[in-house]
Amino acid sequence: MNQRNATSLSSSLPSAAPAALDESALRLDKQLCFALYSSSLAMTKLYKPLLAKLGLTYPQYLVMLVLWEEDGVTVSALGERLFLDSGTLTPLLKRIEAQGFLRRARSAEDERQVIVSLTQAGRDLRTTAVQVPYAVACASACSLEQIQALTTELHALRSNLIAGRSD
Amino acid sequence: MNQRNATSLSSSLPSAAPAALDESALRLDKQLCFALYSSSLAMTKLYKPLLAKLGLTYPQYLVMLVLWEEDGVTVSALGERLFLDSGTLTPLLKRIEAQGFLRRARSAEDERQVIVSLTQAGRDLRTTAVQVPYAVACASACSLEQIQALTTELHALRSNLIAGRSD
DNA sequence: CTTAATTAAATTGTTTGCAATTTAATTTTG
DNA sequence: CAAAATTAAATTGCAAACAATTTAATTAAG
Repeated sequence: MNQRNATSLSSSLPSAAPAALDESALRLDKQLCFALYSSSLAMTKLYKPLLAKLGLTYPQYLVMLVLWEEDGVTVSALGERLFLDSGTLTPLLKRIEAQGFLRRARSAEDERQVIVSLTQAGRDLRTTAVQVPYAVACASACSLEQIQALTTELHALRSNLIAGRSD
Repeated sequence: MNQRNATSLSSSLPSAAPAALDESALRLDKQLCFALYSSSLAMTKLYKPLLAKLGLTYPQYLVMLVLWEEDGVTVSALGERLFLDSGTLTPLLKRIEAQGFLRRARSAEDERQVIVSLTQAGRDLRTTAVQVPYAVACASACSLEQIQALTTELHALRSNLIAGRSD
């Protein structure tokens, strides 16, 4: 019943205080960044055993998702789609290539570019992978509507965050 | 009370199998996982220059957030709070210690435990850090209400994802 | 045309995450 | 009490992310 401890006091302060001066602004559970970070890690852990059956890690799966949509893309195009750079993608692609799901080849028209293409094994893998999103949806205990709504919100946030950097 | 909390995110399961057979289920822009992953990375990039001024990386900042709330915690307690294990935390904490913001010391009562405590420099850093959340909120171009709502939704999702793993 | 600027990947080096194992301390059991 | 089980960190090894640099190819400028 004692209301005079620090926590109760700070959380019951008048909302007139500017956000920048709010003592509670640094509380972990208030941070959107941490909510994102910890949710993303939790999601990756949920995917891990499912993707292990396909022989893929989570970032490798993302690469395959792009290739199943659009085969024969450059490393840059892949990077624009996934918001990753060649420093991340080059070794990642080499590992997927070693797994046998894709091929990397210099473009004939422009030797600077590397074209990433699916192998037959890579195309075949899609059939198995189609079950993954369903399994994850079940495990996350969310309706498809909720998943879609949150996904849309996050796309908007991501746009704002990327715009906020260059401004 | 139910093991899975009664939030808006955990109410219903996907209705039936059709989702698994939907050809569009694998489209990158439909994936909640990728929305989370890419948003989280974008958020980290936004924080990076701000935290660099404090001499911290983003995960190091998260550790400091916990310590500013509760000083003198074990590595395990830190891990429960951040959803990270000792394999991640031990080297991370050593780097923050090298920066001079915290100390690591074996507990006298239980020599297995390591107690992590703030130094004076670590406590002082909080004053500067208080401005960070405000700067990020501005850059993300979201209202505080939107940020709070999304944070709450993500906490619920995270709970579901973690529960979904062990089930 | 040929030198300079630009572009695309790859490389290098640092910091995460995390599974699996190891080490050391504490508890539990027999 | 002593061996076994458990627990807490640390260690090891691998796979991302990413900044910064390098290499090689293409394009632009003089």
